[in-house]
Amino acid sequence: MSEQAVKSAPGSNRRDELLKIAAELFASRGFKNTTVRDIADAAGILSGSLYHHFDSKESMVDEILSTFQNELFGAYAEIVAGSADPRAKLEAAVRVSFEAIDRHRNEVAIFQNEADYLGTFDRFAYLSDRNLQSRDVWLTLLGEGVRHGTLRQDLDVELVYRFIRDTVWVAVRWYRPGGKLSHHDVADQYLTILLDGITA
Amino acid sequence: MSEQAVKSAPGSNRRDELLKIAAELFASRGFKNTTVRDIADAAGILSGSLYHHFDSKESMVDEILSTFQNELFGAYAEIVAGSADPRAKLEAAVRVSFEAIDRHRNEVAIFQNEADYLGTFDRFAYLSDRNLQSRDVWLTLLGEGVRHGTLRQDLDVELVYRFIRDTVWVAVRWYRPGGKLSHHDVADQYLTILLDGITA
DNA sequence: CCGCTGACCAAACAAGTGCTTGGTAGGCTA
DNA sequence: TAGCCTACCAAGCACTTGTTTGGTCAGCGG
Repeated sequence: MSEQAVKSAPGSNRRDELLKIAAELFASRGFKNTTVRDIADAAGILSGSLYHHFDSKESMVDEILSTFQNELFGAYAEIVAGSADPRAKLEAAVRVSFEAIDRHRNEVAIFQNEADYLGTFDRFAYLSDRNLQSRDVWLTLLGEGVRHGTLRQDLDVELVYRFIRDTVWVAVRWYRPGGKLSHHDVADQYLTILLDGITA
Repeated sequence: MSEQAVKSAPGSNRRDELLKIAAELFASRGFKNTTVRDIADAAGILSGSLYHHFDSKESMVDEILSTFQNELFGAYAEIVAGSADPRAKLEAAVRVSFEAIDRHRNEVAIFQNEADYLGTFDRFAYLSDRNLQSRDVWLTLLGEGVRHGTLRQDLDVELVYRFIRDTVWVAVRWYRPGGKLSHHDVADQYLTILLDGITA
């Protein structure tokens, strides 16, 4: 997040409510495609009133994304630092990701759809940083797996990283919490395919 | 595409040029996020002049997407109708998709990013139709594979379909024609992972 | 009851949006 | 040479955008 402040207290109830509403809209329509009037309408207030709580539309996404990212990367860091074997670590990282989709659908969706665009602004440079950091996490885990002999030696880890990253995160487009499949189910099925393939 | 007409001849050179420029911008910045002035600037003309060639900004995406979709689904239809064995058909479908990413990056990107939003308009209803049609293609191929004994019996084909679809198309975000890996290479590696997994 | 604060409204602003209008210039064809 | 067509310009219109400003009002601590 960036420097200057917030007008209401950070713990404020209404504020969080508004952020949640904004996140919902940003996720489903896109950031640029959501107007401050849309947000205000959904909240039952006038657009100008939003500026009592936030100093810009950008501040809203900023806060939404940075809060989520901090939580997620905390979880990754724990896994990497842990002492489990390479395969277990890889599984854990996948499970944590699907869990994030379950618990923070909107945030994940916004990040997926807008990171490229927002990343070009100074204010959102941390998004690109986080992307690189996430690449490090996956490459480390995959590298450990290959060196350890758990994973195939002929893998292009860079490519595998991209496949995993994409497949995992893009699931946010169809996964719905409370649906037929829990995020545990989805993670199980995905790991089965990823680790052993789909052939009989 | 929709009913009414085009002002220039369909084969017109300049027209195609402008569509190409528009596609590039729509793909990289998003449809809503690209202004007609952006397109005109990139083409070296004034924004109003675009309306000599097209009757709206929507018409431009419409033409870009529908042209691409028709080509792609022609290729799918050939594969499904073919007489190859299930595994070969599945491989062919994957390869055709990566080839599409190679040859029509912008179109694929636009479809990936805007289909949900555009699909809500009557004019773009065909996008949703195509989505269902593509689901049919993959489910058919996967079903044949399972029945034939080529693929594992315990697969949730609906889920596998989503994973394949997402992984394949989302590659448009990082794949660059002329890069280190050709679309053949990418397809090979992907099929290896998909069919046999990443474990040793 | 005073003053303060958080949450909001009403109205407007400049900048940007997609699109329209009337016109011009060059080239092709009859 | 006349008429037409393609490609464009110059200017502007109606509307939407994010944001600002000055003010209202209920509740609450002192």
